[in-house]
Amino acid sequence: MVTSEQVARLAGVSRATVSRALNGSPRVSAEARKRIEEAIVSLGYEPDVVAQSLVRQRSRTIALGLFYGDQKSTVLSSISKTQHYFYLDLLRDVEQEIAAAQYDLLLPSISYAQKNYIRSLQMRHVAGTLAIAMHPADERVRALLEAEIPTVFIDSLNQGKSSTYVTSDNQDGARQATEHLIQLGHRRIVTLMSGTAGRIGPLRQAGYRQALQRVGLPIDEDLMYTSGWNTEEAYQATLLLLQERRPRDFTAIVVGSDLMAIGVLRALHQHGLHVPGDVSVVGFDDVDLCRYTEPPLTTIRQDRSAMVQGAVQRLIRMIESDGEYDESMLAPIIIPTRLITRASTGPVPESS
Amino acid sequence: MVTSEQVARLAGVSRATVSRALNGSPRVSAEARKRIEEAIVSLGYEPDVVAQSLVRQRSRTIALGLFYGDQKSTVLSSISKTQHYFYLDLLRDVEQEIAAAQYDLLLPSISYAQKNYIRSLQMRHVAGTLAIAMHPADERVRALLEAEIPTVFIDSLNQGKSSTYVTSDNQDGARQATEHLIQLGHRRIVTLMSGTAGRIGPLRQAGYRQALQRVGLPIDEDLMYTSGWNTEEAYQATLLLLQERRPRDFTAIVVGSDLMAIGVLRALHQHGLHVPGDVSVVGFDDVDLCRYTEPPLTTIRQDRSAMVQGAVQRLIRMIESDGEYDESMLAPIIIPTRLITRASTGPVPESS
DNA sequence: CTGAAAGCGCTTACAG
DNA sequence: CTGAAAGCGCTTACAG
Repeated sequence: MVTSEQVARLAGVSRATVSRALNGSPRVSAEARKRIEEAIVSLGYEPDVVAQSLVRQRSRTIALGLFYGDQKSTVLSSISKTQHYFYLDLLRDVEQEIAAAQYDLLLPSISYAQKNYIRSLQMRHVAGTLAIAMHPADERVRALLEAEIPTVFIDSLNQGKSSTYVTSDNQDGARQATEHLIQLGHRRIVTLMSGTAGRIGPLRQAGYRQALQRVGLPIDEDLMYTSGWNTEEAYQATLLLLQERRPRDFTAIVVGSDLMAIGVLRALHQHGLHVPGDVSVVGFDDVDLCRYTEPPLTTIRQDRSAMVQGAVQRLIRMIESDGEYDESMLAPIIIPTRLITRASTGPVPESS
Repeated sequence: MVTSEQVARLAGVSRATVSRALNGSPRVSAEARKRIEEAIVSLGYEPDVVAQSLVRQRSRTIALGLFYGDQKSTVLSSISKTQHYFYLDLLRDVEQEIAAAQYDLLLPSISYAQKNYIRSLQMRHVAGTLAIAMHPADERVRALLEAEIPTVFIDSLNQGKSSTYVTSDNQDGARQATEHLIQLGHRRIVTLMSGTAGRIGPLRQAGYRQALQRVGLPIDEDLMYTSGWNTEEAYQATLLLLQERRPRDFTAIVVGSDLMAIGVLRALHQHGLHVPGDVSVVGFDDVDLCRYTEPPLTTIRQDRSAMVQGAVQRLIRMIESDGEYDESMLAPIIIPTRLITRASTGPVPESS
């Protein structure tokens, strides 16, 4: 293996100088710098990042945390179930951004060992953590909120002494979805989303309420259904809804996520209901699958790129500020959402 | 930070002894071991893995490589496009298995820097690499095949001096799909898959041929269509197919992947064709989405867990054998596939 | 601007 | 069975 020692020898300087040149210190003469660079190229030298991490007491590695409630689950295991394709799309951006910033992304094997979670991260000398907490009260989330490790939560509203979050404007998104339906003439609008997990559901419910209130429509709590954030549960919940209510009693559904909407479409379809002829459906997220559902899904787009860019850039600022955070650095980042109109929404049925 | 020094002091031994106890050396007295263990617990000590990596010249980290052809793409960016949900499901298992073996999973930020790819991995002291090569001739794949880093390729047929692969029995899968259709009475069966990329497509085409030959059916090369491995291209290819041929000229399609099949279903649907009334469709992979397509998709299940378990266990054996491979260690692992019958296949239409 | 020296936290022959 | 010492490949005050 080529070490800095060999580079130093070839360039006729000490290892200290090589190190300085490598790290862009101004205290290196032009000639020395030049010789060192040549030596690096001719030897194909690349610094040993492990040694660097040890001496700097910090690696260029960002850990990914994904807390799904199930304490034993690893990061991706929480994510690649059908219901979480949205997060997957998000992870793609995460990796991209982190790579662009020259950090490695680490999926530590200790996600489940909550007790020593923080310590394990420390022993790996991770520079920071990017966390997605789908479950509100995971012990690891708590630990992270109190730890010194710079952390940005994506899509879950957690703030701590070294942590903050980025999220979509969930309330406004649901407001747009609902207003869109109101403009199409709908008055009896069902909403289907999780009423609890992670405070996201309630925010979206609030947006729904807000839209109705704005136009003076009554809020019928009975139209607010709940289910888990996945295709299957949404499917089941819709079957239930269809047992309880006859068509025309409602003409549209605002759904908590696109993948849930797929379950909704399936249930409607099974009952011989047409979308949007009988019932209009709006999703949330704008997963790329939306274009291939039958019919293609009107939805609220979350600007994933903006979320992730915001998260990663903030995280890196936090890391590089060495724990000296000013106010602005711990302020949450809220990303606007917008309506994408496709074929699953239409005018309210005539007869109603 | 708690170091081994402090543990040693508290236990009244030297750091060397602590290290031995930690690493399960037999050359530690029972009493010493006991005192050390107590000290570890009471101090909450955990070894510094970075320091360990440096001195051992090897970390407990496995790098993930995903080579998509596009040289600049990072690991997940290649994977989370719609067409690769299958790989995502696979990654879930990868992380799980690797975590179970107490290794961390690393997505290095250098995937695009092909030149120094190997060197970068070495400088990170990765123990091994798990690679998914969707593109046949990526430079990094070549480099990996010649490097000393233990590597297992998943789903791409590469063998090198320190590398081997695991894959499904692709040919047999396509054979099962085709035979299933033949048993339902189909005679004019279209196949739609990539004829080139990664040798997987051709293997599946071979399975298709094999099934026809077994029952003495003629092979009509004109029925063998090709497209990229994604929903959109499969959709387009099917539109083309429907321009060229009238229904009844073919009554079934064996598709290269489930996500492609979604595009196929959409195109058929758009032309007013019923599945399976007019055309039967079989996918490949058994992504969990299959249950929610309209109609639910008959497909060939790849046993992802078995693939990943095979890959990870082999990789770890390779790592722990320290470069001393016997024959069996570099032998490819082939995993059986099987037909999952759902609603997208049925008897050949009466009138044909 | 530069080098010698100390040190990051561990492991591992070596000697006892 | 145990400890003193060297060493993994870097960085960084310190002194010049």
